[in-house]
Amino acid sequence: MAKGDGLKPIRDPLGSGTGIDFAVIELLFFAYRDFTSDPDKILAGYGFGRAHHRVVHFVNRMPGLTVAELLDVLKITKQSLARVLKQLIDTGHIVQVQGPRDRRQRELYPTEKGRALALELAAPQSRRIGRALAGGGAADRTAVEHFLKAMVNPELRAQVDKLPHDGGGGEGL
Amino acid sequence: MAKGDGLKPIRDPLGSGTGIDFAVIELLFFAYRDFTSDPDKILAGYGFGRAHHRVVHFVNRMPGLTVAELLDVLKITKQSLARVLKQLIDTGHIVQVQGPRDRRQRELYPTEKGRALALELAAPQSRRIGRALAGGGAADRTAVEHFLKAMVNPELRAQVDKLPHDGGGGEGL
DNA sequence: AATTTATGTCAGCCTTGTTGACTTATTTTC
DNA sequence: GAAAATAAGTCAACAAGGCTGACATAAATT
Repeated sequence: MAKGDGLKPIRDPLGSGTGIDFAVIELLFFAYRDFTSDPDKILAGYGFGRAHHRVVHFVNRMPGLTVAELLDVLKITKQSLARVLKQLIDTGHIVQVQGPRDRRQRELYPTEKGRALALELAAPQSRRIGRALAGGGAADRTAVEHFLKAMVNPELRAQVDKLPHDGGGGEGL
Repeated sequence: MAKGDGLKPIRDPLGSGTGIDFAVIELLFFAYRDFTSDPDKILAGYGFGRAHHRVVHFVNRMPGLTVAELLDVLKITKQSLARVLKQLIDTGHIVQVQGPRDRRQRELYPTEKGRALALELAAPQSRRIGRALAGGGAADRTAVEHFLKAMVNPELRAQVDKLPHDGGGGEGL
């Protein structure tokens, strides 16, 4: 060792001339980190983690979805889901109902407590988004939504579209 | 238990009337998940994880930064950093140089191997971003950048600005 | 000379993901 | 109606990547 080893320190910053969009890569990293920090603080108070957040969120947005459907949305294994789901059921945030047509299935629904938690977690995230979009016009919001959707793998965009579209709302009139 | 318990399943989807921006909340979740899936696959081939990616990335973007500065960017503990940093040094991706003025400090630099890895990991992410921005004009790109930057905690925006600004590049002319 | 600072290291813990194997209840298929 | 497939639950073991606390070393500062 120690001949023409490629172990010499490179001193110029990576960037120029590569044609790579480092600006947006880094903005996504920092933006997402701070975006998730809001609910993380709240969750810690309940003894929950980010995994609980995702389950509570999607059960509230798609009430009655089955365990298999939830696994498909989250892209995790059922053993991984089982742990956090059990806690959320034990703490009364989520209830299971036997599927009406197929009794092997368990439909997942939020309780009032679970709905309240979902709202509490979403509120600061929505406020952050609201501030970030403030000042821009409708075209800016459209551009951001279009960009984020286009970042999702094409096969998975169907899932995004399956979620409720928030007809009535806050900003309308 | 089992009186007026709040354990009744709630059957209507959370959304309308709350004034909460669920659309963008969910788009950020899905977009970021797929955004990180590209490098994750490559990293697995090296026996590395997402933590290694972040270290390699920032050492390449800010060559010569000290361990303390890196900890500040990543917002993790030094024990947490130590593990992945040691591996990256042992595999010849990063080298440490004793600080010139303060010899307690260790300046971190990428090797040629480390630079190549950073590029390999950034390439698919940049391609994904390029596709997501394609079709839109310069105003759309500006809107997206402004949005993402505004999502970052104000105290931390200084760090974002410290990174190289990619003067010459791919898309210019 | 004493203290503070930058870094490294040891040990143990937690969360959240993984794989593999196996059980039970129910539905579907032949 | 028996056999096979499916939905869900569970046990065990493991890994990555965070965390805290404690302590060691070298170098700079006071």
